[in-house]
Amino acid sequence: MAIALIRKLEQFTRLSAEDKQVLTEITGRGRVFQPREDLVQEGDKPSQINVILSGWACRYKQLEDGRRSITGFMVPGDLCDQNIFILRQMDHSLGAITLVTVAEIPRAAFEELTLKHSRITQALWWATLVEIAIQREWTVNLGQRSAFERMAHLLCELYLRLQGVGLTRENSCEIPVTQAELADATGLTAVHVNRTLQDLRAVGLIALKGKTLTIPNLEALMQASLFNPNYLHLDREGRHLNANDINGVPSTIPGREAPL
Amino acid sequence: MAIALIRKLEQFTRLSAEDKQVLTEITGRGRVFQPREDLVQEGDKPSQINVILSGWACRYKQLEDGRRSITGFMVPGDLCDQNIFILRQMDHSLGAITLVTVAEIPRAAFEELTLKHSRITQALWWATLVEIAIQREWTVNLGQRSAFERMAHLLCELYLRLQGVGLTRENSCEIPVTQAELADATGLTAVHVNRTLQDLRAVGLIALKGKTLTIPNLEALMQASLFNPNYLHLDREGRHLNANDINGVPSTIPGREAPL
DNA sequence: GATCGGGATTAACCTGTGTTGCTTTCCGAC
DNA sequence: GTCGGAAAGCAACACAGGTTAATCCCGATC
Repeated sequence: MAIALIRKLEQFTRLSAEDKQVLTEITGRGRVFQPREDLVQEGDKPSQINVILSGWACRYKQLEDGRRSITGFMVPGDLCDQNIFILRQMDHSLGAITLVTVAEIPRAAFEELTLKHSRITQALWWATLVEIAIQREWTVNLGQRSAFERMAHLLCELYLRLQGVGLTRENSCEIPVTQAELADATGLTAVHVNRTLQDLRAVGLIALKGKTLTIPNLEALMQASLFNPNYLHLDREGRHLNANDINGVPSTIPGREAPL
Repeated sequence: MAIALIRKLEQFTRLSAEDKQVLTEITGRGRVFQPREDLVQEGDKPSQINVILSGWACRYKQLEDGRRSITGFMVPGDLCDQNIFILRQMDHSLGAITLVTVAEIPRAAFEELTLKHSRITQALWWATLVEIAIQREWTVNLGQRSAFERMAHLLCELYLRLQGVGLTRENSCEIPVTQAELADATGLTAVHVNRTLQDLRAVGLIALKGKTLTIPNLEALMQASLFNPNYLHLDREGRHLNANDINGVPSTIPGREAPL
């Protein structure tokens, strides 16, 4: 069950067999949430670290007048802020999008983990920094890109993140998200999300039937959205030594130069 | 010179005299940057932690076609991501807005600091979590709020952040930022920023002459922008015991309940 | 295989914000 | 004080994206 988490962290560094064992033990079997159920609600006192083992969730904030903003998607392997329990209360909610399995790691167990396993601690730091970088990129996305670029950019990001945890095959992946949810995440209306997806299909940048997204030419989609993958920080040291056997991620992701 | 940093961290926790001494020593005299000069550029290898001692800076990203997005403002006391040196290269730039004094803390010194001073480490974690929260709120701001609400919200945030480090007096503070920079930060055009500021003035929510912002009724400005201060996490434990002598921050910031 | 309901799609119309281009004000340098 | 450049302010017009509302589609349920 911890496979996605391990794959994710191994994008940053090689983990030892022991590290993997520890991660597997600490995530356990996981707790299940139904679609639309909240894992955590704004105002709650944070008491544990949540790790997505399977399914999709999102972070969201609701304004007083009902408007909702999805500030991020969480896919398998993602974990919510380490050390979040320093804060008195959550300033946003986490909601299940699909059926979701979540490992709930209690504060004490988490602190022991980081104390004893420096390699994992480093990797978790990397994950935290990448998450901040993603949040920044979303800010850019909403502030500067047109609807067309914005949707394309989001789809690029999701594809690469899923690829990182082994959830793509060929040029396809599953995006189990409604257009209304895409709207809340992109700051567009559901109607305009629909129009925009049609446009992306019309020019052949994506194929999307049901929840299956196919990207015939990732390079082209990246160009169309001014996508620069550097913010995902996938440039693991030593990656070139064994690019082909890691997570199925080819060593040729555009924009990633060969490590020094 | 470290006064802003100390004030900032003391919003979260009480620091000992020794803690303060250490912070003062580690930040030193600081290096000066001219307006528009970059402290760090996208692509650089991060090698140190930067702390703003005086003046304003911003994080920004530039798209290939020239569009620029300011993803955050940095005011005195703010520090860039701890542990950023885990990453191979910066995915964004830091630019000086005014004349800026910056403490550049080398990796080794920083690691020693966090190793030896757990109270400071906790406080730095708090600062990091708040920064993530601010970035999320900016996502909400750009995605959901109208130009009017957006500007109002940004001004609320900046006012409260400045208040936290003692840079407000009465109902006023300095916002040494051009309308073009506000545009890059809010995802609006400079022309529309101007219109929006006029609107805010017209309804009496703000007064703004030169770089001096006055907020006659903060409560009203917050309401107009659907501002919920919870994401700034100013609810320090024990704050009520001595609210009046800390940083000049009244204990009555709207939305902050009395500590348990 | 009829019904139901959530999501996707479409159309017609509207408005908030962008664009262009100009004028005015401010402020530091000389 | 005046000169020059940057920032602020302003007006007219254009369009990306919002709004409303109706219809279509399809899988789940009985």
